[in-house]
Amino acid sequence: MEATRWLDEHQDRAWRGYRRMRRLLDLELARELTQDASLSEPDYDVLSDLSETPQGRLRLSELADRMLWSRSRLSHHLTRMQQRGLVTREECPDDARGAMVVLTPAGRDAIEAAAPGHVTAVRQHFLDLLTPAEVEALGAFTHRVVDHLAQNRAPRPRRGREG
Amino acid sequence: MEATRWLDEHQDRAWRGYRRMRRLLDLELARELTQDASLSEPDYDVLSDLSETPQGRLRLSELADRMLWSRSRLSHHLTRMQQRGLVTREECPDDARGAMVVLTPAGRDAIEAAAPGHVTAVRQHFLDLLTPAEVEALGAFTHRVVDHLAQNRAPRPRRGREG
DNA sequence: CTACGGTCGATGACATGTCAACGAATCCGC
DNA sequence: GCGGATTCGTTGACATGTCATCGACCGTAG
Repeated sequence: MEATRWLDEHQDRAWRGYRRMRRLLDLELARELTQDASLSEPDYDVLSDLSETPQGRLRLSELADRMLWSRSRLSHHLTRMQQRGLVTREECPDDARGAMVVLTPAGRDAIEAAAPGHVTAVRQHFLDLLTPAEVEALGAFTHRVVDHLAQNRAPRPRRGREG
Repeated sequence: MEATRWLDEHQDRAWRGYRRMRRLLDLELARELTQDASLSEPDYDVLSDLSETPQGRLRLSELADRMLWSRSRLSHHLTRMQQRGLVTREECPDDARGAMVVLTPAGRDAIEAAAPGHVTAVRQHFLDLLTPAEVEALGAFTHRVVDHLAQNRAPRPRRGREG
């Protein structure tokens, strides 16, 4: 039973700041998105990921993996977005089990209308408040942490790995 | 209609890294908390804030403000935690409208049992992966962003401000 | 081909968070 | 003290996310 190493003054300040910033930033970005574009953050993320693909379409499981969502969550959310006319489902030609999510024209309009304001808000409330060195540091350590966390997670070996 | 200033390469990398790190870190921390202590992150936060007060008790609205939660959310959540025996409600002596949230012995046991593992996880998956300079930078810019965002938010002037 | 284990996406039950509305109590100018 | 505006916490309806399970389909060994 090792003695717990608590956070020192600097770490504690960083950790509390991080959590508080997250919460406030989420609230503000969500508020502006809802008000200006009638989209939630999850809506925006779905549309954004779809719009970054050449065809505006993705396999459902592929989108779920990119977003780090469960398939169930994505399926439910798409049902709601479909009812609002932002996306549709199509059959998957390769795999009869599968489904494709497709951006509708209305969906593309929505993300194109929302994006400028959202990016501006991200700048205004976050990135533009950081020095270039801080932005660089943020990019560096977040990717380092992501790589570390990704290792612990569901490897997807089609074939056996070590051994 | 100004032309939108999109994110440059560095900002884009930082912003994507930030969002991905958040998601992965949340998943991992929540997973460990649930497994090791049968607590959700919101549970932990409530217990943590309460345990940091001298009496283990807080006015409900005070706790909601600290956590940046709506009163409604807190009230619902406390009802659930109360059913599990982690907290209780008491009448507020000063204000007959109000209520106090009080940590029960079981609640204190729960947070004290959960804290070492949680702090260790925060170190292991996050803070210990940062250099001291990065921790310092994180503390600096998060607090800067928080201050900025706090200005836009619900000022609580008992008396009129400008004008 | 057939059987079997795994993947895919959907679904229903349930947990959690949001929003608007409410009754009770307080504040405050009169 | 009176009375209207405001604050407090709760509540119910609804939106969203999680979890276990399902039928359909795929890949492959036999």
